[in-house]
Amino acid sequence: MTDRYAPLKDNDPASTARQLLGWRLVSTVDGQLTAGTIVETEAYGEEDAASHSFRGPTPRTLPMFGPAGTAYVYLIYGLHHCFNVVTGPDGRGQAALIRALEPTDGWEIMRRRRGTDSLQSLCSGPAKLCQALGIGPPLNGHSLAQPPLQLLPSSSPLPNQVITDTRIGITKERGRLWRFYLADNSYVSTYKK
DNA sequence: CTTTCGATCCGT
DNA sequence: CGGATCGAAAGG
Repeated sequence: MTDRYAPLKDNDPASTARQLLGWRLVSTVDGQLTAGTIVETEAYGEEDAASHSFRGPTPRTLPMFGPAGTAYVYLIYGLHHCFNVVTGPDGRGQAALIRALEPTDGWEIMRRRRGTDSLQSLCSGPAKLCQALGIGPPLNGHSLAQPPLQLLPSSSPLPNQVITDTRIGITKERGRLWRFYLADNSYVSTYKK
């Protein structure tokens, strides 16, 4: 059988993060179906001082060094979680932070989990989408080819539909343009600089 | 061991 | 613009 995650095995973090735009993320956590289309990503790599994997594998970052299609979930600022899709060759510390989804299924569940009525704010941020899809520490290291959290491939977005920009919330490596999002999409985490 | 500081969100 | 809230990593 062919490897559905072959496109994610490229050793260039930026190209894999860009590829993920348009792919679908489907959660059946707690028996509740919630899903969305990836509309915003950021690339993180081994030779990248802004990346958790920069100083080599640690207990926390071990999943980043696993095979492409693995989930890397971590706690940020003591109260939120962020979700990454591990990319690149096995053994390489590479991943794509999923920053925003366009909600497609289970929006009532998402609204309840998020505690908001605004469709716009359900998944328009890395910690928001984790809360909306029920993604937490138990899914760290999980294979995204299996329930309860599955990553479904899609064709590449048209090049002129992808906006390239600087990554959000980091202080190091500001020179890298490793943030990617779909143009004309109202569910991206439109951040102020 | 102690201190520092974040790949964030929300209300002000 | 600041507070919440915790653990990984850096420093001594």
